[in-house]
This record gives sequence, structure tokens and C-alpha cells, in this order.
Amino acid sequence: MATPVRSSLRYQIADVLRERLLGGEFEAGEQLPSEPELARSLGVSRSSLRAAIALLEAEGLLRRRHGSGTYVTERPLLRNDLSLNFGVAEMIASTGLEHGTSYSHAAREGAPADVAEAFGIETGAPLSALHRVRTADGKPVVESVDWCREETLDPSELSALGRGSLYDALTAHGSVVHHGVASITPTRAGRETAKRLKVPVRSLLLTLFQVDSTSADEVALVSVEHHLADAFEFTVYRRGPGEIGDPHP
Amino acid sequence: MATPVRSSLRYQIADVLRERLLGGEFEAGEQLPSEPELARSLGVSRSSLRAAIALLEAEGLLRRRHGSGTYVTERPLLRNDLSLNFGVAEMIASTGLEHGTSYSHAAREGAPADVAEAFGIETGAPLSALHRVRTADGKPVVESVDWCREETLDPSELSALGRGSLYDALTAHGSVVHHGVASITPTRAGRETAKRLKVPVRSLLLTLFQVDSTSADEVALVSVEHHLADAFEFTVYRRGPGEIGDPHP
DNA sequence: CGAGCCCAAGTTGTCTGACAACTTGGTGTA
DNA sequence: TACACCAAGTTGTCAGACAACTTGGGCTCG
Repeated sequence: MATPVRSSLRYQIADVLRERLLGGEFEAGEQLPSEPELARSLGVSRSSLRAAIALLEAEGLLRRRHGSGTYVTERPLLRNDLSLNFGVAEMIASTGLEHGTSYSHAAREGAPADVAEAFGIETGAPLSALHRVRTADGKPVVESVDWCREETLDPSELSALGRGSLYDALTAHGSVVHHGVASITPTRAGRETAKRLKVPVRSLLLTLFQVDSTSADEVALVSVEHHLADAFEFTVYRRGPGEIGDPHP
Repeated sequence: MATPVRSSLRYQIADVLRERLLGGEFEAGEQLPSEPELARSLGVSRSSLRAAIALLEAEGLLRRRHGSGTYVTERPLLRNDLSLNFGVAEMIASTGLEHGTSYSHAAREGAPADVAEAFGIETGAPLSALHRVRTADGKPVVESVDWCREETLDPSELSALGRGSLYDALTAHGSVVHHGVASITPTRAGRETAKRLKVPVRSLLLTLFQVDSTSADEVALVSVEHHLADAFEFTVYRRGPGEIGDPHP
């Protein structure tokens, strides 16, 4: 049972190539082997390989030039690339610091207006809420609140999370997060937040309001994360305006 | 002549489909015609159509389900989608407000450290700089500084920009911006910035440090934009973790 | 000798046709 | 009714061929 989520071949190929690229097998600017050759060496058809390359090109990792070749983009490894969705723990770990949790509390709470709107329910309707303070090398860096439906995970299950990932817990309950839409705003620390993060009141924060959905476009999780301003650097790869969609006049 | 930058067919198809999708021809969640049928109606091969659909899927506009069909994603129209690169003017215009410029000054200036590093030159080396304050319905909302090489655009050319887009000017000089990498941080308004934006000192800002490059991965433009916190809402579509590979374990 | 044209090899882009894998709704049967 | 099965429709993958384009080398010609 449990729908093994057999990824399409092109995603598997893209995963393999991404790992080899990020692993440094090819240098920046270097030309990849030709498509027929690469396809042979991977044991896949050229069309599937091309589909995989298209994915990596959309991510900004590769660039194709008609008649010339496929090249590794020279962009630096993006720190905390916003176009990829992952948890705070991975984000901290990727900087080489030790991540931890200095505060964790789960409860059944009424939904605030913005969260309720995301779920399509009424304000004040009960949801499972998980309040946490995440630390990097012991220093608090992120205060977060995660909301999900009680049917998906009840408060006691959230409490039992321990070191496990919230995404993993959702997956185990059949609610696989496929993508999220994040909204980014600068904010200032309020009394409570300042105390938990151990910074002065009105300190600079970067706040992410994120709605995570399943592949069926059902909202699975809503998160509010307050990040210390100087804890992380968020980056994003922006396509265009050169090659994509002119409104042809 | 002059290299008409003939976009690949799949990009043209993606443009057409994107326009039809955003134009509301299909409702959210609705199923598209089958690939063979759609290919026939567009007069292209199925493989090219599939390549175009892959682009739109990577943008989060469509979703394909093996054996079932291709569906329009239910996500709302993203306000100021960070994964797309466009100028401040378009951003303001997309909110329905009148955009303008209340301050504009171009000069030859020495490069600050971070800008110099992006260009790969020494700190203090001369660049063309364009300082501007952009307005929405007459109210200042963004203070920006754009830097480019003197060989690309000299200060007098920057001054002569008028209402034209900086990207257009760069394109006209053979320096087509293909993509950018933006870094996002919360900041507070300094004395000068506060005065120009007509807000109190230490007001909340969202600062974008962006490096725009050509398709040859040469840095064409570096911008620093200070946005009023409540002027815009920046959003970004985040893939995964469900279907696509983790960044790196 | 140098500049410019031309060509051939190599690469990505597109097309065609076929079949596999999967989903979905309906039908038939126990 | 419940379940298994089937058939039609859809996307996924494969194979081969040719077109479009880039690049570098060799050639011609001034």
C-alpha cells in the first residue's frame, strides 16, 4: 500500500545529475558530454535525458546552447535557495552548524485569520499548532509556528515529533508536501518573540508566511517563521527578462 | 538581421500557453486537452509541446499526472513572484498603481566592496551608477542604485534613460540580461534613505541585492533596492520536498 | 602574409511513430 | 452489494531520423 510515489524517470535522472554537478564532478563553465553519449552512459534514452536536463536548466544549474553544447552554470551554490522547499533543520545544517530546539509546545488552538484563510476554514476553527524555537550551535535563530488539520496530525503527535522532520511526519500520514508558496516580509520582534529569541525588542526579523500543499493542491501545512535578520541569507534565482515571455508587441 | 534572438520553439509554445492560462481560458484545476490534440491544434509536434509543458510545470503553473491528464494548478496568481525577474516599474504597474521617479541621478563612481566582488573587479574601480527613487501613485516606495560597466552604459546614457527600462537599454547595447540572483535581507532606513523615501529613520525595509547576468554568465548589472516594508508583498514558489531531490544530504 | 570565405564535424532542436505505464470509469460476475 | 476485471484514454519512454546551429580548420584570394 501507501503509494510508493514512484518518481518519473526524468526526475531520477535529474537527481543523479544534480548530485554529480553539486558534487563537483564538473567544473563551472565546463561542457557536459553530448546528449547521445550521456544518455548511453546513463542507460536511458536521449528524450528522457533531455527532459531531465530541462529540469536542471529551469533550476538554473545548466545552460544549453543550440549547436554548441550543454554547460554547467557558473553561479555559486545558492545559500538557502528559496526556490527549494526544506525545513529549518536542513537550513541550519547546510551552514555547518549544529541545529537544535530550545522550546517546543504543541496544542489545539483556534486558527488566526490568515491561517484560516489559507486552509479555507473559519477564523477560530480548531487546528493543531506547533510552536518551536530552533537553535544553531545553541543560539536561538528562528521562532516558528506550524499549523495543520487535526485529522492529519493531532497535538499529541506533534509533541512526539522529537527530532523528526515535520515533513516526514506528514508524509507518514499520507499528506505528502509537494510544494509551498512563501510570502516574505521584514518585521520587528515583539515582546514574546524577542524573549524567546533572546534579542532586544524590535530587533530586525525576516518573516516567512508559507503555505505548503500536496500534489493534489490541498493545503497540508501553514507555517509562520521569524528568522533573525543576520542568521541566514536567503537567495533566489530569477529567470528573465531576456529569454522568457515577452508580451510580443 | 543583428541576431534576432530566435527563441526556441518550446519557449514560444510555453509563452502562448502561459498567456492563455493566465488569461483565464482554463479554470483552476481544469484538465487541459490531451497532448496529441493540443499539439495538433497548435501545429507543433508532441515532443515540442511536452518540452513547453515541462517549462510551465517547473514554473508551477501546470501539473501532469501520468495516465490521467495535465491540469491547471490552483495556486493564486503570485504577487511579485520573485522567481521572475523584472523591473520596479512593472512591479508597481502590476498592482494597478501609477509608477514614477521622484529622484534620478547618474554618475561615475567607485565600486563598493560587494558590488566590486560581483563584477570581479577591485573595490573602488570606476563604474556607472544610477541612483533613483521610484514612486507609486506619487508616494516613494523604492530607493535603488544600479551599477554597470562604463563600457556597457556610461553615466550620460544612464541619465538619458527617461522612462525607458534599464533592461531595454542594456539589451540595446548588446548586453541582454538573462537571469539574476537576488539576496534578500531585512534592513532599517538610514538617514539618507529615510529622507528620500520620506519615512522616519530606522523604518523597516526589505533590501534586495541582485546580480543580473547575460546568457554567457557575464555580470551585466548589479542592483541594490530598498523597498518599503509595506509597499509590496514578495512571494516565491518553492518546489519539494515531496517530489524533487533534496538539496544535498 | 593576412583576412575572409567555405566547409565539415559535432552539438542541440524538432519531428514522427510506436509502445509501455498508469488512471479512470464502466461492466460483469460472484 | 462488493469485488474483479476490462477497455478506453492519458502521460511516460523509447528509437531513429533529419533540421538548425556552432565551431574550428583549411582554403582561396587579395
